[in-house]
Amino acid sequence: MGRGKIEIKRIENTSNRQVTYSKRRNGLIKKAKEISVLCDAHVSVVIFASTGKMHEYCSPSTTLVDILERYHKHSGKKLWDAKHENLSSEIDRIKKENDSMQIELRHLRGEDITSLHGHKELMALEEALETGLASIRDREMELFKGMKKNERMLEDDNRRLQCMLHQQGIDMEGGDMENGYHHQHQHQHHHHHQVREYQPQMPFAFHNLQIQPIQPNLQERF
Amino acid sequence: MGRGKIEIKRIENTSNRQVTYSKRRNGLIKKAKEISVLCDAHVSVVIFASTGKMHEYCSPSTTLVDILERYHKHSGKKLWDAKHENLSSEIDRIKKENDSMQIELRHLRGEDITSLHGHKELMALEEALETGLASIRDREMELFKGMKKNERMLEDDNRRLQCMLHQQGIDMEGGDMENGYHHQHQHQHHHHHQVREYQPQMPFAFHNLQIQPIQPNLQERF
DNA sequence: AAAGCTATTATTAGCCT
DNA sequence: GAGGCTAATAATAGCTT
Repeated sequence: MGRGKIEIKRIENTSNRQVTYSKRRNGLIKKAKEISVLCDAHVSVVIFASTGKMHEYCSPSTTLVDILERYHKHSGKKLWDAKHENLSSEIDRIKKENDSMQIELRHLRGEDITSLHGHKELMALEEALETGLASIRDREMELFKGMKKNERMLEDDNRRLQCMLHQQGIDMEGGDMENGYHHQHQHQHHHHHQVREYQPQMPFAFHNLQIQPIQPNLQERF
Repeated sequence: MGRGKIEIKRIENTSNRQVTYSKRRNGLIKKAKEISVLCDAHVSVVIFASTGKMHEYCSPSTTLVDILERYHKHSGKKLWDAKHENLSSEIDRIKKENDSMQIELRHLRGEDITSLHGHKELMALEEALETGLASIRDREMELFKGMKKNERMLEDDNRRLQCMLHQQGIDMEGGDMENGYHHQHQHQHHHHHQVREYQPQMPFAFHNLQIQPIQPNLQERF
């Protein structure tokens, strides 16, 4: 496609070779651009001249790194060293772990369970949930007991202190004790000199315990 | 350079695009071969079609890895470290996700909850578990109903068939009906000619429902 | 969908500046 | 050597099979 036909073999004349290199390199990169635009292709072209000079083209909307990554996945050829392989495989491993945890979480939340048909699976889930629930309630109870205990200790202290004050004939008029921990329940801004009547309140969602329905004998339902 | 001139922009017609892709890809690779032969150049071309299929060309007497190494030396761009960093940060991200799921799972299982002091946290957990439990039990019930229904249909069929046999004065002595689905419960290897008395059994861990303790008014416990 | 045809456009070899 | 010109070859768009 020039003034004369040429054979495809090394051009021996150096300057001719360089000129041809330059022209054809531009042509090649132009073609690469065109195919990437026309056909939505991702193209990477890297050329080294015999002089050592480098030129590259990479289609827009991607990078050489991306292309190489895809190349790696596609061909299985190792373009990078063992470190990268390790990292990649660790990512895969963790992603799998992630997925299975996701599924387990969803099951524990009662989501995506219409696909479960195995009795054993459902029973195991049920048991796991009950165990968890029992632990949570134990913990709530524990905290509640702790609070009760603390409250009683404060009550006692309060009573003792009031007693001591009375014995010394000193009155607390104007004194302000609103900053104590034990005041945070049912604080109603009425100053009073008597020992408070503590009415402990349920701190947690224990109400659920009472309305938990008891299922009747299932056999009678069918 | 065809029957008509075309604009260099995405070809919307899918099959045209694919045909053009295939033709131009061959053209591009041919050009790459030619320049590598004519000018002693080292060329690498990697193309991904929009369909994801990959093609590559690498001039003989070199490899993609060589080219990338030379690319690295030449451009100073660290294809490699950048890739490394990307992988590392992705691993970090996924690991974090992993950890939080792990914690959530352990909490749902009632593990590691002695560190939980917030009432709201515990209440939310309790509620999540109850919701999950309710879903699981719904699902179990659904499956159980399905089984019961199936069982009753088989019972009816069985009864009808026995009836028909009796009307025709044919007896089933020696006949073996042990392969039916509805025989899998309480099969005790006694051949009998009467319609069986079905005693459906609970397939799941529904027993838990009955022994679910009802917590008395908590206030009375302290 | 893939292969072949060909009119038409695109690329470029050799030359010139 | 870099850039432009143009005759000549090469690539390919639209078509048929």
